[in-house]
Amino acid sequence: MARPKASSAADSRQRVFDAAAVEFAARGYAGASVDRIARAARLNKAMIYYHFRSKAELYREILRDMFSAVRAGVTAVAASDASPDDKIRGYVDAIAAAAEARPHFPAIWFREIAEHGAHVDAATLGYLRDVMSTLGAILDEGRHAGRFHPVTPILLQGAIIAPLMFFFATAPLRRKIERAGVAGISAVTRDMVVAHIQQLTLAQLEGKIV
Amino acid sequence: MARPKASSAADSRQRVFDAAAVEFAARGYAGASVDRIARAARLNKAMIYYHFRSKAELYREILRDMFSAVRAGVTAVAASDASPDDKIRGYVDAIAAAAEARPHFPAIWFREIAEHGAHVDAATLGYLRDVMSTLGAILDEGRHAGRFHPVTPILLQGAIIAPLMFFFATAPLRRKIERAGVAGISAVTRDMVVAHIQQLTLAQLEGKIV
DNA sequence: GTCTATAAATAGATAGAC
DNA sequence: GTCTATCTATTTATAGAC
Repeated sequence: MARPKASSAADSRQRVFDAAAVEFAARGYAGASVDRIARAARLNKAMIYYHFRSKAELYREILRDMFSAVRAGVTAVAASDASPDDKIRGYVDAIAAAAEARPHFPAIWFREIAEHGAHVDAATLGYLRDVMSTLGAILDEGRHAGRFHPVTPILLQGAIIAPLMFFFATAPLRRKIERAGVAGISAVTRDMVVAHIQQLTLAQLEGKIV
Repeated sequence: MARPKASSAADSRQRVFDAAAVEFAARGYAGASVDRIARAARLNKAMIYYHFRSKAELYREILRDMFSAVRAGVTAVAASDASPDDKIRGYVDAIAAAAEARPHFPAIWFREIAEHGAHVDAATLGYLRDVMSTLGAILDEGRHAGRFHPVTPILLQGAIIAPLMFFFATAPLRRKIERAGVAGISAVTRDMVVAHIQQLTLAQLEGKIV
């Protein structure tokens, strides 16, 4: 199972991609340096322009990768034969899984929101649309099955995605705040947050609130 | 009530502050340009270094302003003689009010989270600590009054702050996604979101969930 | 595919005149 | 308080050798 020589090019491209994700997450699009990305990828700057057209295109590819992964996760959940309740649980879990598989995800997403989606191209926009309409489809299915009460989808979506991304993105800052004297703020686990969001979401859909 | 001449200096300092908030929100700390801030403030670059020690100190002052405002809002609510329920409602509303008074707030906050609070100094850290311990105090008061069930404070805090900041920060991106075919995503109002978060929070504290 | 060298613009910060 | 001019480092991107 010797690795073929041809994979070395693919490896260098992947090294650029990975190093760029770290750099964009840490410094933002405008603050990221192509020089630093090259150094981290153990390559020279010219190789970045060989593999990608520009800094912007490299960044857009990272965005597409992030949201195509989320889309793939949630559409798989929606297409399964699980109950509407379990699809809601799976929807939350799939978003968490996509974020966890990419440590740069929450930071880049937060920054991209801050600049109004300036680098969100048509493909990424399509993934975002699909993620949201997938939740809508699950809600419709649950309603028609007589299990879900009517809700405002966008409020529900916000109550899922926001605390989830917030949890992952704030992990380093929470450690800093904890050292400043707020006890227990870092003790929250991924499973606690996911379970909490799942319960809150289902409680709304079961009409336990309002 | 003629304005004294001395206020012109204060004005130029404020112009720098305001222009910097816009620039940092739009491009992030590393991406922000002192040149552009000066141009937007209708001043030259040297004036920025006259009023502030450095780009970093200018940025840190903006962070302090943001979180001292949040701290002031929530401590006023906690110190009032309202019921625990109303203090929870007021806590949510105070955070929303501080964010609304500063259009740059959500974007800068999201970016600062993304870089792990690298520019959060001791003063800002103190404000953050106070905001969180204020929620803890309201929860304690409600429990001792026999009105609130025990909850995990940090999960509750996340379920308040995250959707709130997310709502404000994503407004421009949501308009972009709406144009891509997701209807109604921009129709959500500030009052709907605040009311929703207030209800969700109180439902948890009243033990309606879990 | 990978490199060095370099172009052309812009960065943060300061000196010194007024 | 406000300005122009400038220093030094760094920026994105490309040309061209191998």
